[in-house]
Amino acid sequence: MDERELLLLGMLMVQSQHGYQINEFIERNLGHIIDMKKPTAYALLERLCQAGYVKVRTEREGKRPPRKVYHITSAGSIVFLDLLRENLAQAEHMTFAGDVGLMFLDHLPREEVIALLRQRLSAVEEQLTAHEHAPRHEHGLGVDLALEHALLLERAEQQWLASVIQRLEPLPE
Amino acid sequence: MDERELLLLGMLMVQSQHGYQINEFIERNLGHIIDMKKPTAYALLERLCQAGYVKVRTEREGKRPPRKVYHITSAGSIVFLDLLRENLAQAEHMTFAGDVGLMFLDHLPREEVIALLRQRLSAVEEQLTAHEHAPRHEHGLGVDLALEHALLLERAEQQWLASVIQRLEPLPE
DNA sequence: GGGCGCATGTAATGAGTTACATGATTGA
DNA sequence: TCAATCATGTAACTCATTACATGCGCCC
Repeated sequence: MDERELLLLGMLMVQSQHGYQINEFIERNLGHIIDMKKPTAYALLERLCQAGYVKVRTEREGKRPPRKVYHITSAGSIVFLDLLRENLAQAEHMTFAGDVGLMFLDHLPREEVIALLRQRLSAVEEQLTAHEHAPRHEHGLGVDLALEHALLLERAEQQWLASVIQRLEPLPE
Repeated sequence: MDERELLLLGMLMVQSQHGYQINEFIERNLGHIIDMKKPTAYALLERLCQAGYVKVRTEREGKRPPRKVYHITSAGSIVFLDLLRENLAQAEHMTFAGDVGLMFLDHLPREEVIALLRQRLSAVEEQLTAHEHAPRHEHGLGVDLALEHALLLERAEQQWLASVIQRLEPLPE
């Protein structure tokens, strides 16, 4: 549920950082793990601050714009551990938007459905090769595990889609 | 993206229905495909109505409360087909909240992490057996395909989790 | 008489995104 | 001098959920 808070607190557990830094890291390295926009992160940091889970200190270095450096508090690290335990123990029940369309495939000609699903398959395979070529061992075990996770599920997705397409195709005589 | 609209329009393509009926069907049979609450469906039907994609007719049968029966319009069926094509062709890029925790597993003792992940594994296996025992061939090919989809991905999830746990365990001497 | 089923919603809340705003410095 | 990088946000909006509200009829 609260994976965004967990992520922010976790990053601050590793080291105190300012918002821009956090956003940079997420955007650059965590794109396939979580999709959180900058204003969301800034707002969340603000909220964590008001809740007393982090403290801010404003710093300016040279002539750069001033930064708000966030530090996790002891209350925050307790919350972090709770969220972490919850996150590790929980399995999310996945539902897929893409399954809805399958319910209505009778409303399009069979060949068109097949063509469209082949498009979907290509998209999955693109994701797959992108993740296969992603660099490893750069940002810790967790990031690598997540990458592996994505790969495995994408392969399952690929297989399933291929088998669906196959069954929709008319059998050769 | 718009799988809720697609679902509602699709159900109205099959036959005109009133809101309660639609909600019943979704709740009873589509729980693993989509998670849409009743007020959402009512509100969406209202919106589709104002957009001109469906028309309402109020009916009362016997002494029951009056029903608003929704019929899809020709504009609506065009939109339906567009949404359907889009839905079939598109692959969603999946991100998993559960991966965030893995980034921080160094912050808990290794045995605790393993215990928590075993909990997660149990939860996945419960979902799996629930879906294995779900009835088939009751609501059309699409629903069965979605069930199969869930099964395949849950098995992949199970394998991945098991392998993660295994790697975290200390090797036997 | 009490609870469930039928049938409709509203209102409040929350989470997150998009688009926009600002302003300084650095590098080509 | 023009664009990109650094660094912060705000405001408006959408989407969906939760909790609540209403009222009749049917069955036990």
